[in-house]
Amino acid sequence: MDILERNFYRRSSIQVSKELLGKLLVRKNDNGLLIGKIVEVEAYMGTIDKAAHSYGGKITKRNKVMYGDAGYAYVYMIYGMYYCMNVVTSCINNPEAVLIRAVEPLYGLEDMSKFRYGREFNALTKKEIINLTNGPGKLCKAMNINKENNEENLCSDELFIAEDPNRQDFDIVESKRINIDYAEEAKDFLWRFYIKDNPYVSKK
DNA sequence: AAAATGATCAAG
DNA sequence: TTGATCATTTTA
Repeated sequence: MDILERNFYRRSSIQVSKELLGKLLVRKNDNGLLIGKIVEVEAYMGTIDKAAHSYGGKITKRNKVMYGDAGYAYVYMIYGMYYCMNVVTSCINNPEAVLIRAVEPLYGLEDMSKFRYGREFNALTKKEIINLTNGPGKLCKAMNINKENNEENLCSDELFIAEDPNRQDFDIVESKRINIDYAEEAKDFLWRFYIKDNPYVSKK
């Protein structure tokens, strides 16, 4: 597989987030690989972005990986129940990241079904299949991404992002980011990007 | 519309 | 030490 190298991530979060659309998120587990095509992302822009965990230069145990080099995973628990996965971008001491909000499941759907619902893929309804990975918490559950993956090197072979060998053309839609109403003026920035008409984009 | 659910963080 | 918050999902 053609794994993205670190220099890909060493650029502005906005630039990287748009280019991540259509790429493959790959998770290695005991049974083999789980693969999802990235269809929805959000950019979080360092210390000046009121929606970002790094706003104001705040550095904590949770978000410290954002201040390191690009190409590492930032995985955190939210609402006590779910994990969200980000990709750290930019450079050291510029804490930018891209939230992976949705993927289209391509490979390892049986395992994803077990992780997500604890049931066989064959038993899923159409709606349940769509709901496998169409949200940041959902895709982490389906791909077994959790706190163990925080600070993981994405330029390794355990958890990484690769080029899609069957890439198709698509249009990119820009919109406001989701669930950041606390972020004052930053809540209106068009830093959410998704593949137009893809069925796995999270609910509008 | 509102519950579920607990780690995280800033305040005291 | 404590209490409010939260880049969500599910259920009703």
